[in-house]
Amino acid sequence: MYRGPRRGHAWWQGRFRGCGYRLTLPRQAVLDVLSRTSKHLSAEEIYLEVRKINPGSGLSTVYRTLELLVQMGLVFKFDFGDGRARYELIRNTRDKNHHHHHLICINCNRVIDYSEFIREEEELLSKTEKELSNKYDFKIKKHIVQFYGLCGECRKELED
Amino acid sequence: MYRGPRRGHAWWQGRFRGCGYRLTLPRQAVLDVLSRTSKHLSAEEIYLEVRKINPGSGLSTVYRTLELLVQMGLVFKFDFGDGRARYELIRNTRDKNHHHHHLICINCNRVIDYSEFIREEEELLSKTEKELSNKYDFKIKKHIVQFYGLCGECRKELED
DNA sequence: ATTGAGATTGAGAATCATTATCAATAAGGA
DNA sequence: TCCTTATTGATAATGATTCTCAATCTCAAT
Ligand SMILES: [Mn+2]
Ligand SMILES: [Mn+2]
Ligand SMILES: [Zn+2]
Ligand SMILES: [Zn+2]
Repeated sequence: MYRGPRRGHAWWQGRFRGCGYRLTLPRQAVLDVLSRTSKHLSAEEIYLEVRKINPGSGLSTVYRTLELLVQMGLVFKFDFGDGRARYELIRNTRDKNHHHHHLICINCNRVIDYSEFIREEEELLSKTEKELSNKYDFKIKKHIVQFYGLCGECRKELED
Repeated sequence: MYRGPRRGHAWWQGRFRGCGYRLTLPRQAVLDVLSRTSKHLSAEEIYLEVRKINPGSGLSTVYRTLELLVQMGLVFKFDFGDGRARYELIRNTRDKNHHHHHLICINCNRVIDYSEFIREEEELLSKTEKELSNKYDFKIKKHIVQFYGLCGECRKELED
């Protein structure tokens, strides 16, 4: 999966330069953390990991960097309803599982990625989008589909 | 549409009594406000309207009442991504347009209800839910589908 | 190498929606 | 009426995120 930071850094370097931004150490640290995990970390969680790489980094900069990365289209920002934003690196399009949605456990906040059945889902959504755009004169830019429920472990734990 | 507060009050009275709760003036005020609008008000907005009916009501009680109503299944709580929760009375199931989803303008925060194309949407969702539940041992309780984009007015306003 | 304009940073303060606290009040059954 | 409990409003507290600002860093032009 993960093939070390070099390749990533070169890639990111280019993206940053291209936008006139600098790929600084605090920014690299955020990208490294995100690239090494498949979890959906909060800013605070990212900050804690970042400090292991670059102890000087501040929380503000982590927030600023995440905002920048989202704006650059490198990172997705999600709201899973637990009061804090969560972030996920957008991996290469070639990557299977690239495009996915989420199952969110309302008990333990676990998040499960899934990419099955997405094709039909997207198909219907884009059809719906088209019809709605038309009928309500509304230009749809993005959609959110999320399933909330109980994961296996929590179900076991909760059924007495 | 709206046939005065009497009918509603009687109905709510029953629901409250049944749960061992009291239908007090501050609570009635919240219900009245919600029943008179088709907008998706925030707690603060509801509070401002409530004070016109019952000037003594406090913001805390509005929050508490809304929480109670959501928990009783009388009100939906939504997060449209603008940093504040929004609330909507769940109207009678007989009511057309009862079950609907939302288009949210990312510029002016306008919210458009729609109930067209919901049938197919729900059909696919429930099929997906079944397959996902199965594959990931995940019991889905609810789903969120939201479209974000630009409403007609904002598009006009923004295209220079 | 030096310099200067502008980008970036970290620490801490500020914001702002929501919750928690708590003493006062209201409800309503015995 | 009396007593137990639910409910309330004012206020403080919380917690994630954003803002402020002086210090530091980059890097292209000298
Ligand atoms: Mn994911
Ligand atoms: Mn609605
Ligand atoms: Zn769980
Ligand atoms: Zn708009």
